[in-house]
Amino acid sequence: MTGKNYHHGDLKNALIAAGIEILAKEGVGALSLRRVARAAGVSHTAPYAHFADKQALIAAIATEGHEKLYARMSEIVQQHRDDPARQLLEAALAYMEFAVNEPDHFKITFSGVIEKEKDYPAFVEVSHRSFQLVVGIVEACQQAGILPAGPADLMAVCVWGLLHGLVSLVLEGQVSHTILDRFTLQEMTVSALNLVTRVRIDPDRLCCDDPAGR
Amino acid sequence: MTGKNYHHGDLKNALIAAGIEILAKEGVGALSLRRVARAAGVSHTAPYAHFADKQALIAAIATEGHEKLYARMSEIVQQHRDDPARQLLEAALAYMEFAVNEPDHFKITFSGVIEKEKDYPAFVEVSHRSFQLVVGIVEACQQAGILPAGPADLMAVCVWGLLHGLVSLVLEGQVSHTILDRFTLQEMTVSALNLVTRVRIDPDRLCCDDPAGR
DNA sequence: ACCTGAACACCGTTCAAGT
DNA sequence: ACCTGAACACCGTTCAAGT
Repeated sequence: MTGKNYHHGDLKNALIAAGIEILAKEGVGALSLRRVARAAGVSHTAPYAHFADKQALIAAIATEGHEKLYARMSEIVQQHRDDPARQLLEAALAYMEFAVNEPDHFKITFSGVIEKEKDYPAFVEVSHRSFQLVVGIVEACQQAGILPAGPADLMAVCVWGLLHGLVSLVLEGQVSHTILDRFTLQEMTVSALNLVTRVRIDPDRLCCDDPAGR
Repeated sequence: MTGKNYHHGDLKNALIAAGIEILAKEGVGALSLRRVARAAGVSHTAPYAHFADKQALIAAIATEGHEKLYARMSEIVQQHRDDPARQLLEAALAYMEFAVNEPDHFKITFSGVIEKEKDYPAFVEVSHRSFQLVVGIVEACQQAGILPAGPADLMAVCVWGLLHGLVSLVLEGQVSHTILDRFTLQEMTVSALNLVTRVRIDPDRLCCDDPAGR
């Protein structure tokens, strides 16, 4: 019915999907407006009917990435209703999985929308929503004595930063192979969370750390 | 004497310097081989006499960034010979300062050299040297009971990741202004290190954390 | 509203040629 | 060895025009 043209208002989403696919198949270096238009079967100026410029398409792709992560994380919070340590671990692993499975989409999601001049309200909205979810997990962990007391939002930024930096260094090839060969990303994640929490997190079992232990 | 041409073997360094200056003044988006050549006063093909391609120039700029950071950090280690907590804090702040003062050079340094095919031995060498310095600080902190026991290299990656992620999120505009207005980057850094260490780090004074404290 | 084609100023890279 | 100029295939973006 629709054939090869998009006179139905779905070109916008088709362009976003094409962009994400290009990121997956050819990487961030291959993401151009012209390339995306070609993949969607329209002329190279057609995207300008739906996006002000390349930045705007990138913002839409980044928004999609944030949305995906939010969906996954809120699912996790639901599943482990009164087990904040497990929420923290699972959410962390979900973050890492996104990064490892779709590295270029992940990169664009967290470092593609900077140009301070422009606002992308949809992006800012999901981004805030996601962050509040993390703040909620942190607060629950604080109440359970798993994380130390203190401003929950500041602590959430630190925990998020910890995971973000860890996986970014791995994706960017900054972590040497003598380390990558000995430890999986999951082991690094658990180790990082163990640095931060007062409870030794173990994927299967959670046991209290000796409070006087050295 | 030298005039406007570089028949003296210093065009290579002139190009690197020009690139760093462009990063500082116009940002990573303005860094092109042609632009760098123009800034150095040579034709747009001259750089190919010294760099195989754009990636190679970026690698050289990244190497320069790593070198700078290494110099600063080893200075810090010298200055605080038997105060590992202070070494950790000062090195962390030096990392953050580099990121904040030269954000685009920082970004290129840690995310510009990925293409797996090619090797940039000079980059790998400084990168390793820098990392070993951090491992040394971590080991000293472990012996002083400031960081928990465990593989020092793994822990170094986690601490490095913590700082890297924190400052990256801030640089990329991912941390909301409701947080940035209340906390400085230095406060976030100290807070992050406090999450990780067993000693409360204070820029001026260092006092032991109550080992039984909750 | 939604899309096209020509046009412009920019890229990275190659190549034959000049000193 | 070191540099130049023309050339090619790609960009992002604009604009007049078509339905």
